Amino acid sequence: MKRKVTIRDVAERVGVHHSTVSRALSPGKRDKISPAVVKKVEQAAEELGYFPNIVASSLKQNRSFTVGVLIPDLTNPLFPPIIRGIQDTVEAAGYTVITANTDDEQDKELNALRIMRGRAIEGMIITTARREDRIVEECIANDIPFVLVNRTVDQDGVSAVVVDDDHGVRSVIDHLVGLGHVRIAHVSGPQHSSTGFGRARAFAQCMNAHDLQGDLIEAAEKYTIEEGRRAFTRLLARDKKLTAVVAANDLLALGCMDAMNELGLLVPDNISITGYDDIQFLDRMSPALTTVQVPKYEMGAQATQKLLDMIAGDDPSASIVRMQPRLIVRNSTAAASP
Amino acid sequence: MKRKVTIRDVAERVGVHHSTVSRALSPGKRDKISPAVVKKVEQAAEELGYFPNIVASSLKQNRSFTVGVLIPDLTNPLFPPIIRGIQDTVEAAGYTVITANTDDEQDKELNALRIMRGRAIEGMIITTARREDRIVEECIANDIPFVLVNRTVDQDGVSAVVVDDDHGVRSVIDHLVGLGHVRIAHVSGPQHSSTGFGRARAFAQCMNAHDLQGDLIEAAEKYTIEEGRRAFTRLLARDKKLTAVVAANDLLALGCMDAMNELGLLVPDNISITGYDDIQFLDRMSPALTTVQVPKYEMGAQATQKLLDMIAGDDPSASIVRMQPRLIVRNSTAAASP
DNA sequence: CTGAAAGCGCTTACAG
DNA sequence: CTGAAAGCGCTTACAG
Repeated sequence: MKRKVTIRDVAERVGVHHSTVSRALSPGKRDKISPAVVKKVEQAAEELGYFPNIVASSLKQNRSFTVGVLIPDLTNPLFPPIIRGIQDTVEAAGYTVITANTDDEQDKELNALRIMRGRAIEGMIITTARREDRIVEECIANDIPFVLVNRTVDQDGVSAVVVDDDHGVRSVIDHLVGLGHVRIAHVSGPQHSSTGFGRARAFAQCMNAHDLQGDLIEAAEKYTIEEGRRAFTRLLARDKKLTAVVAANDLLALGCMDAMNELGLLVPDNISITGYDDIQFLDRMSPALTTVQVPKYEMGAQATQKLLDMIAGDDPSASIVRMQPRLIVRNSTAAASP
Repeated sequence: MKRKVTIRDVAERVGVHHSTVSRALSPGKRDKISPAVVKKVEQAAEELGYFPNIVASSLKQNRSFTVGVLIPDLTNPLFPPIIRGIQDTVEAAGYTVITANTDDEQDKELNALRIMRGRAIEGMIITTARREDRIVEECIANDIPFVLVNRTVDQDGVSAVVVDDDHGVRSVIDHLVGLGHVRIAHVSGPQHSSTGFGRARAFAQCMNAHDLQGDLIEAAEKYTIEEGRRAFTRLLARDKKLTAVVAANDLLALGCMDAMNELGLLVPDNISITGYDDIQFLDRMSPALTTVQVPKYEMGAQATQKLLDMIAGDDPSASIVRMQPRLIVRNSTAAASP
């Protein structure tokens, strides 16, 4: 690569000291420099194609302007919109992000954290939390600011942006009950995740509130289509007369539909299925999946803003934000077959 | 955060000069230091919880172990698998990646490149190339190693991993011709992109090879569903009797299907539609889209390996790799209606 | 094999 | 308002 243009080159061209150039180019210090000089410096910088070496700046300021992001897997369609929300917010603040795919494996998470710490990340956005989470502990132990997204931990005193699952699950069950369903089952997510656990609990409570039996629940081991298929099969083995299944996320719901397909059952004619998250293109599927829309981009954006505030020291208090989800009725749900 | 442990702290503890610590901890320089000292240094480093400040190291070495990635938009389902291929490969080599979403806007691309250069990226993976591309020029002008993915530029002497579109388009047309289609149209991608241009050219050539008319082409302005819808409408205005449309990517194909829906036309009964790329979940859509599968993950992985080789100086020669795509027949294509 | 010094490109307290 | 100096935490030619 060619030799980079530095602040000294600009200084030489204008005929000032390089510290003056630094100040003239720094939005916060610019007002200490005469407008005429600022002007000349900006022009010279432009002409020479100068841009700052953030590495040097980071070293001096002991800040990296970098945040780390942990996700399970980019190719899980839940995450791209979240990441986009994170990236857009972070960039607007002059930061960049490093993301790692951990496949929900703890050693990959630990390894990623190590690498990120070596890069002096100023904070972490974590979408991979279990209810008891090693990474969260490490961050706390090392005073690394972090915000949890989507999934949270059981312990309190942490900051997180999650979905109001009581509300989300209730909207689904109310919808199904309104359609005359009584034997409603639940394919829950992994119980070590707050979403798996919380949605299952909300399911049971809400069914009880309707005076319906709320214990027809099978937990999937992972949030995958295949695990959804499996859990559905177990459910059907327990109750052949169920008429609706509430899945804890869309991938699990897709797995339920696959299982039904294999058995020659029709959605929603024989059994209604609902999802959760509203991943892309669900509206184009056959049948289009009724689901609970969660504000993915906004969750990423809001968590990031919170993290940036924490880093800036503006908002050191921990807080849990619960985003409101919204039921989207499509055609995987219909009146209960008599 | 706590004050960081530096190389000087380790040096003090062991009673050696900090440069000795630096060497003892560097895999490449370790053999110049007596094993006893290396041992003591490692132990002290461990005890103090030392880990290197990569920022300082980057500044000094003018290397960052970071590569930059330019994509249009993470939420476009074509990209997550490509990125995953890039990240997995890069991480295996001890590098990290910074990605930027540029929304196919040149100023965002330029800005992202500036930021990345400020972070001293050692190379770039570019998925956003136009046939004449400013970013590519900048990289060349500044001796930044780069590899193009999916889209390439007209000029040669660059490295790229792309799809063999002649093969891909031919497989689609052969399939349609085999089904008895004669009036086949093409919704091409933007002509400033190599995929838009190349697939349109392949379409025309291949139609001619079949002695069919190959000029029923409308170019979409962007690779979006909405632009696909628009282009389809223009096509239908030109020829009401067309029986099949080859779209230059899946999103455009989805747009074609939307347009047909609005007009009360059926896929594939009235018109067959094909896509390109094979993004996720196409097989679950209604109708399931016949498309050309491209090896997304592998393209990302292979391009990254090439880039790493270039950075290491192992493989300075430019090369174009053409990946073989594969036709996936689903049910958006059927025999031509008579 | 090890030390002392210089320097990567910035930022910022200290003078003036 | 501007300059001169020091230093962020490393790495590495140069000595010895």
